[in-house]
Order: sequence, then C-alpha cells, then structure tokens
Amino acid sequence: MKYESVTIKDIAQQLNLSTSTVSRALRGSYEISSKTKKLVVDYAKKINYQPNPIALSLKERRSHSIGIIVPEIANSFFSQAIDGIESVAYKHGYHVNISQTHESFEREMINVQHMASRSMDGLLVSVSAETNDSSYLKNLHERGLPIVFFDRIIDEIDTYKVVCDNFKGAYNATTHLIKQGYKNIAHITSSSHLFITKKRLEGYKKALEDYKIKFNENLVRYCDHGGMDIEEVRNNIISLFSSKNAPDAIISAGDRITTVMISVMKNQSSIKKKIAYIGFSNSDLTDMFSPSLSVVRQPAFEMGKTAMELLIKIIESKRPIKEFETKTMESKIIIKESSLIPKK
Amino acid sequence: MKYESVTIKDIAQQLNLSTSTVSRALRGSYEISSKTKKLVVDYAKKINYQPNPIALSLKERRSHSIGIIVPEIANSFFSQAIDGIESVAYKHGYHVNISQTHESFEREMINVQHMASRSMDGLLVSVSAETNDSSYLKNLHERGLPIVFFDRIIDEIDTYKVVCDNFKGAYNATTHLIKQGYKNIAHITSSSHLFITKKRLEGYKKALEDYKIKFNENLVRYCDHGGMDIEEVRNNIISLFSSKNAPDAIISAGDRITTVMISVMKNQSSIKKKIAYIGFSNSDLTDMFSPSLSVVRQPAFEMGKTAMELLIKIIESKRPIKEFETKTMESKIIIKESSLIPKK
DNA sequence: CAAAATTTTGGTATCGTTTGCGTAAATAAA
DNA sequence: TTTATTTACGCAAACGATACCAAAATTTTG
Repeated sequence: MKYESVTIKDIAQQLNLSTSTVSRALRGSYEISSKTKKLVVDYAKKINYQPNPIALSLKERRSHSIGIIVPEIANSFFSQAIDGIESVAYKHGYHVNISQTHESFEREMINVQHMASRSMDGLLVSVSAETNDSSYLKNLHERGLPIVFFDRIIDEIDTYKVVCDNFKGAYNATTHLIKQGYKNIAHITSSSHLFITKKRLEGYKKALEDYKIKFNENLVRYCDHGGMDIEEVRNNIISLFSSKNAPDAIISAGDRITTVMISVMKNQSSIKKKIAYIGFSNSDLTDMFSPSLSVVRQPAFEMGKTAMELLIKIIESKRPIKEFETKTMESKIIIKESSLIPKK
Repeated sequence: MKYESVTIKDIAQQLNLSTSTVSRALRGSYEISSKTKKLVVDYAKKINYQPNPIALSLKERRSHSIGIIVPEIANSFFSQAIDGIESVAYKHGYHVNISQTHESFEREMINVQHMASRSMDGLLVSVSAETNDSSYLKNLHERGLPIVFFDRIIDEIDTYKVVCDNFKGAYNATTHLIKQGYKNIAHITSSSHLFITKKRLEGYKKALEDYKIKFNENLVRYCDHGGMDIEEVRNNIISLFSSKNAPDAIISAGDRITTVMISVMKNQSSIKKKIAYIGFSNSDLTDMFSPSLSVVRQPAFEMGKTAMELLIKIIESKRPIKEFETKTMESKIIIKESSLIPKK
C-alpha cells in the first residue's frame, strides 16, 4: 500500500481545466482570471492539495533543502548548532537534513555524496576527526555546490567559515590553570588533522610561553577518532599518568573528549587525586558534575545561525561570490570547581 | 552557480546509444549485450555517474528515505534511538531524515506534513509532549503512509509500536525508593496526554499500593511542555516542596525533565537537603553527577533498531499488514548514590 | 459591426529515469 | 537462399510541476 497524494492533474480533471492553468492559478499568476483562480484555489484547499516537492526539485533543480554534516548529534555543541541552523532555515523556507559521520571519514564521504546527489541546495559541514583528505569536498565545491564550514573547518577550501576563537579559548583556559599554580598542564585533544586542533594547540603553547613554562611534547595527546574510541582516550590518559612527568592539570578539547576523559579518570584508581581540569564543552549538565566542570563554552547556537545565514547568502546570490570571510566568534570561559583547586 | 551532475543522457550521447539502452545496461537487464553493458558500465564509472534520486523518487513514487520525528535530538534517549534507527536503515539502503518538534504540537504537524509530502516511504514517530490530537497522524496513516511509533506512542493508531516497559520501570523505581524507607514519593512527569506518562503513573501507583502507601494526587506533577519550559518544572518543584506534605523522594520521567529537575533543585536553596531521587534517563553522564544519579534506562538503541525493522517490514510488504503488535522491551534500573541515602 | 488588441486558457516540452512495445539486425532453422 | 527466431536496441510515455508559445475568448477601438 502506498500513500497517494493529490496532484495538479486531479484538480485539472475535476475542474475541466488544463494543468498549466491550474498551476498558474495556484501560484497566482496575473494572467489567470480571478474567477478561475478562486475556483482552483478553493478546490485545492478543499482537497488539501500539496505540491509535490520531488517534482519541483526535479524541475527547478533545487530542493529548498540544505544538508548538515556533523560528527554526531549526541553532542551538545552540535545539537545546539543544529538548533541555530534550523531557526534560520525555517524562517527562510529551507528544510534541513541532518547526517552524522560518527567521526568516520568514510561515512562522511558517503553522506556528503548522498546529500549532493539529492539536490541539496547547499551543505553546512563540520568535518570528522578522521578527515585528512578534503579533496572530495573541494571537488564538489568547485563544481558549484555551496558549502559553509563551521567549527571543524577546512582551511584550504575557499568559502565562508564560522568558528569560535579557538586560539583564545585554549589560551585563556591554559592561563587560568597556570594562574592556579599548575605547571604540568597536559592537553588532550582531537585528531591532529583538524584545523581547530592546531589552533587550540597554538593557544595552549602561547600561554605556556607567555608564562615561561617549557612546552613538553609528551603532554599533548591526540585522539584520532575524536573521542569515539574510548580505548584510545583511556590509553592516552593512562600513559600520560604513568609517565615520569605526570600532569597536574589537563585541558581537553571538545565535548566528547572532555566527558570521556573525566569518566576514564573517575574509573582509573591508578590516577592520583586532585587533578585540575577544564575542557571545551557545551553541555548543560557540567554544573551537576562532581566536581562541577570548568569549561570553555562556544556560542554554538549563534554559530549555527551565522553559518546558515552565510549559506543562504551563497545559495541565493545571483552571481558567484568571490570574496569569502571567516567569522570568528567569542568563546567564554566558565570557571567552576574542577579547575579551582589552587596549588600552592 | 549550480551544481550539475552527470545524467544518463550524457552517457547515451557520448556513447551513441539511447537512454533506455543505457538505463537497462546500468541495471544489468538481460536484453542488453554484454559488450554494450560493459561499455556503458565502464564509462559510467569513469565519469562517476550517479543516478539522480530525485528523478527516481518521482518515477517510482518512493524515495528510499524514511523520516524520524522526535521531540529533540539533544536528548540521550532519542539520539541513541536515532543511532539504532540509522544502523538498520543504512544496511537496508534507506536514507534517514531527522526532524525535531521541540515538544511543540504545531512544529510536529508541520514536520510530519513535510515528510509526507516529500515522499518519505515511512515515518518513525515519537510524539511531542504537547500532542493531544493525533487525528492528522491517523489521517495520514489511513491514507497509506507507513508509520511506526516508538517510545511516545499513540495508542489509538493501529500500527507497529515499540516501547519499553514503562509500567515496570516506574514500578521498580518506586519500589526501590520505598525499600529505602521513603514514603512521600513524588512523581514529576511529562504531559498527561502521553501514553507513556499514563503507564509510568500506573506503575508508580501500583508500587505504592503494593506497599500500602496511600496515593496522594498532589505528589504527581505534570510538565505539559515535557521539560522544555524550565519555569514549568521549577514551579512544580517549588510548589511541591512548599506544600505541607513535602516529598522525601522523587521519581522523574524522561531525560530532560530529570536533568532540569536536578538543576532546579541544586539552585533552589529553599529545598531541604537529602532528597532521594531516581529518574528515567539514558545519559552517559549521570555517573559524574554529584550525587551520581540512579536511573531507569531504556534500551534506546535497540528500540530504534526494532522500530526501523518494523517500518521496513511495512514498507516492503506486498500486501497491507493487518495484524500489528507492540514490542515491549525491558528497561533497566541502575542504582547509584542519588537514591541510596537510606532513611531510617 | 468588423478588426485589432487584450485577456485568458490549452498544448507541449522539460527535468532524469524507467519500462512496455515495436522493430531492425543477427542468428538459427528450413 | 528463404523463413522463423532470437537478440539487441530505440521510441515514447510516464512520474508532477512549470513555462514558453500558440490558440481561443473576450474586450476595446475605429
């Protein structure tokens, strides 16, 4: 059994008109008499006519839909960003298609290709941690598919991008820990391919430098699967703490890595107590943690909004846009207990 | 500028064949010679031909896509269920469209209509807290749109449904609190329209009854916006605790309500300490709470999987299915600190 | 009142793909 | 070689909607 809906043909037949007349009447064309118009519109409403978007997409070669590619929706940052995207999209008559990569490059490629072939008018992309080859995206983009990157951007592709100030976020977080008296500050971060990983690392390094603390390569740990592989995080933590120069504080990157890290530390009795930590996170639950979690919070909703606005700008611009900019938004550092155990 | 992709026509032109031959060659029809077949297939691969799904949808009147309607994705239960749905969907070649209602009835109607008009082959629905009129869903369903409900089901619509044993979940949670010595157990729950709300309430009541505790209407509080309206939850909590017969324990329904409730209690100094509580939640973070949270956990991933399997069964069945069943899955009660402060 | 101008409507191609039907070419049987 | 069978392919319609162009129907003008 298949769901059947009313078509313009049904209306035409019923009213003894041609499909073209009906079509024009429905979109209020000036060349249709008001009698006919009324007749058609009333009847259409009566039988609850809904234009078939598939047929429209085929005809107009656009779908009034955009695609979102994110690592995962079960992540406060991304779900908040999606809410921001949707708020703008609905206002402008766009429908939104969400797809998750689960930090897998392969899944990402499949999803992006799928979106492209489904006549998405544009894509909002935050790449996966595994993505170190963006050529397929570049290809699609060069063939005219509008793309706006947010958060996990690809630096080499020339289009609009929306990020928060990752350098500053990491810098402030690190500085905060330093001021608490910590000197052995580890940085647990996402995969080294990611542009944001690099920026955050730079902020971290700069803070150390400004406070004359020697940078120690061994205190930086990458999670190439962005925290999806718990063992990877656990191994990083364990080796970090079993090394001679165990850290006394940690700054972590991203919602997932932060929470997985905390959970690993909680269950790892081998780890000495009183580690100070602060992480990038947009979760609403961090206040309920014990200790409550100090975080670097990104304006996720705003970032989503902005990204969607820029995408619409590209989609609806008459002539190809040549000059792109990267919008950088402020992150906020929120100090709670987890980083507030001053070390004398 | 618009993204253009290769069509069957391009191949036909290039190879001096008709579109029908190309089409048949690509889908391996027996009436095409193997030479031609190879020629076409090779060329198609070379220029990376991808059939246009829009055209296919129009022709076949199905999209190989299904729609998910959930209250929100920033909710562990639903995001886990979505993961389960996706895992089955991808395996069967279905694409998944997610949409959020944010617990709004109006948004839900818009989203469902949109999905239906976009030739979704079927819908997986968990209704919003505000939904107390399901006639539009019933209508669509009667017109042949395959629908499977999960979690927030509509009892009156005759189709497959997937739920967890809400009665038992609430019964066990309540019993657990009773055994800890609590007698004034409040129940903060979602909107009274929801079927699951009713079932959980029944479980709660039965537990009280079995342990000879008198049911007190005033200890049950409904959040008609499913926890999206924080003030609503706050008011419920405050009035609950300012009443003569203030509760000494709470059992809460659903991820959002549970976390909002905890957060409200945390920030409400007027509330006496040492309230025991346990909530329905699928969050992975509850262990990090202070106190760590006792929960009733639903097999969200499994529920999503099952729902998707049932939907596929409906979609792909040759003849209309007449006999539907409701799959009930076991919930699990996980005891942590929040409910473990025994009252003598 | 006829011719011209204007308004209103219908016919048809189109988007990309599949599919039933028809037919030329190739092969097999006579 | 002629006729009967296959085999291999092309034509055209269809899915639902739109848009250009032409054809009615109507109104205006001389």
